Amino acid sequence: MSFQTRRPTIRQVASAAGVSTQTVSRVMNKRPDVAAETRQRVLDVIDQLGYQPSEVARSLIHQRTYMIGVVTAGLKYTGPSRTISGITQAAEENGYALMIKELPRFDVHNVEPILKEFISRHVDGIVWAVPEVGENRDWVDQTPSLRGIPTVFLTMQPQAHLTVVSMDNYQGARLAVEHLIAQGYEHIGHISGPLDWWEARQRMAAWKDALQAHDLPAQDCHWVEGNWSSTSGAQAIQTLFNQYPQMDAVFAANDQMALSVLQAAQLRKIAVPQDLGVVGFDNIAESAFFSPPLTTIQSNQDTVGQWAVEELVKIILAHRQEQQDTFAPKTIILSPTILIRQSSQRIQS
Amino acid sequence: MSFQTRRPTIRQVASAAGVSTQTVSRVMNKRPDVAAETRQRVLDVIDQLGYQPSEVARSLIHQRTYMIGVVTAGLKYTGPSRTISGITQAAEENGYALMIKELPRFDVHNVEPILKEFISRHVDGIVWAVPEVGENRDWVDQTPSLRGIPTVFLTMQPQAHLTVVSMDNYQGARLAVEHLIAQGYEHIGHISGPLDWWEARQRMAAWKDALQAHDLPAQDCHWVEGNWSSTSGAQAIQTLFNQYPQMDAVFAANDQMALSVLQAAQLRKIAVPQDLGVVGFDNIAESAFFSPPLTTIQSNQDTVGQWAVEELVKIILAHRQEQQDTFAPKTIILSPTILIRQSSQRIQS
DNA sequence: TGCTATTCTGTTATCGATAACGGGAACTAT
DNA sequence: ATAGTTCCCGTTATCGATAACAGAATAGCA
Repeated sequence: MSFQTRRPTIRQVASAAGVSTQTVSRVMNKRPDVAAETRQRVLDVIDQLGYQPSEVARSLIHQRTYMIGVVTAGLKYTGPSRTISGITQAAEENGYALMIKELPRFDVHNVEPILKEFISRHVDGIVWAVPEVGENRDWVDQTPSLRGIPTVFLTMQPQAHLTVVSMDNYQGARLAVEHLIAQGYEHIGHISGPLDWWEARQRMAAWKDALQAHDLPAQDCHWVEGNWSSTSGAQAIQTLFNQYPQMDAVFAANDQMALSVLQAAQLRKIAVPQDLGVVGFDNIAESAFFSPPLTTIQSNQDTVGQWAVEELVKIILAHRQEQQDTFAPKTIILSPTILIRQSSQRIQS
Repeated sequence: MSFQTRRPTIRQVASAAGVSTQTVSRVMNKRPDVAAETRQRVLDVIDQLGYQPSEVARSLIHQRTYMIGVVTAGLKYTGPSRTISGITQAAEENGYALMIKELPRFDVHNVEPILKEFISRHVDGIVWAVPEVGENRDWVDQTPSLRGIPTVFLTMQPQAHLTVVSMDNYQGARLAVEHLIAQGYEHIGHISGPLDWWEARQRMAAWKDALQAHDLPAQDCHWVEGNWSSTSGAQAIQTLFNQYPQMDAVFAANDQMALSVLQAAQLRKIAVPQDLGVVGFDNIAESAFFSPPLTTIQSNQDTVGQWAVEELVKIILAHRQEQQDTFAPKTIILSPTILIRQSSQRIQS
């Protein structure tokens, strides 16, 4: 393995088989206009030399790379990595390779370098898998750099002129709170995610709306803003206990923060679910093993990634056939489901 | 944005600026042999047209892509995604793009298609980030397909002729068990990972060795095999409680399984850490918020990814300069550290 | 037999960029 | 005044593959 010959090219195959490069090309592309005997001879040489056509050269002449550019952030968190997992699956199934860029933070404004790289690498399409945080979507309307490369955005406020795929955060949160209400809880506090996140705002809005729809209190002292981490959840629940003493349930905007609620309850000897109902969001793998097991919202991040790629591939194909019209931007919203576990089940059903 | 002109090529820039393509190329590559005036004229046109050289074409002529192929598996788990995160960072810093493939399972034998894709895409190097499981490394010695592409393997039994980067699983597990012993626990059970995993075997071996070094019991009925999941951990701890009644501590091979131990202890009203010490492995983000907070081993998976890329880049450079000799295969082992939290602290220090 | 179809294969140009070389103009040296 | 430099820029070939065209060989038919 230490001594390597350069990989064989179509030319070497051609001369070894005593044919032109064009004939080898025809064989590789399984075209019918090659005599059976010639084809076999070429195939033998290909096999013997281990010839592998260069996708780089093909990309150049075909003006397409079968490569999708993916932008993500926070891969060390469960959500983004599950999304990427869905993306890799769908890309594989559709015959596309992936080029992945991870932003150092969620809230990055200057995306020019990344777009330029994608453009110069000639990706066929882009999946923008960074959730909407703060102003990190402003570039979309200011940057013409995309040069018409098909793009799908994940997890953001739908916009008519963009293709967006997202999970229904509002609906999920609504399910969570309605469930608590159905269980007879009447003083339901909320630990939100950071409110510069679109998802956090959606979940929070659903909490407020659900309570108001049932004439239950939803005032400013009934919720606290966290930052998704268990640490922030621990602080938040302290604050909530203090400023909302009647509270008998908590809807936390993710499972990590819900975990802190469970821990705090245990320290204060508050019985869950009898004296405090708890619901989380995301269904991280561990949440079924919390004490007690956590009721949560299953958000299927991987499915979001899959749909994004499926849709992107359709757009790419339509784009190649100049059928942009038939593929107008579209918003795809996936519905989450609720997983009812012990932490919220006060009523035996 | 709906109407797009094809991206400008060097030829268009050249004719717009009234020079040859070669001159444009010289400007792009900041070569000195261009008159200041000409250079400026070309730069203006480049700016105006938004010209962006095609990396595809460059790759073809330079015979290098500045692209690293990464193979991973189980991205939805914390470990692999943290590794990828480290890889993306280091690749970015070194000016390399990443092409990522995710295997559908950990134990995949037939890697030919993936290698072929990498070869045809002409990646400059490969990071094999799939942990060693079962026979999933056998192909290495049987497949000549790599054609001398620089490759770094992560998380596997070191082999003299391969470059391997790994965390020291044995050392980490040893730290865990020695810590329990220092805390005065004397009947330390073990929930291992699946033993077709190299990492699981390493951690288990360290458990056994540590106990034996201190003349403590380490028999077959003192450990149970899990499969990393909390579910398997729950079953395992049941079995252990039954077959090892004197057990006063558990070393679980990862945090997810340790979580189940905490849960089981709570259900049985066994006090942690007084009556049962618990140590996990991996330091997942949630483990600091378990009840009680979990002592665990910090394994720095992202650092493993970073080192892999750093090393790979060096190999690639040496390879280009025909200096293979100076860059013999090397094994890099990173040391984990122990994070002592409440679940194992019987002695107040 | 001669002429058109059909089948198969080779030649040339091309994708977008760059290396290698060539050559003109201005300038210096002998 | 002629040769040698230096500076600047253009021409040609090339990377590896394929599309478009062309042409040779065989077959088919009157």
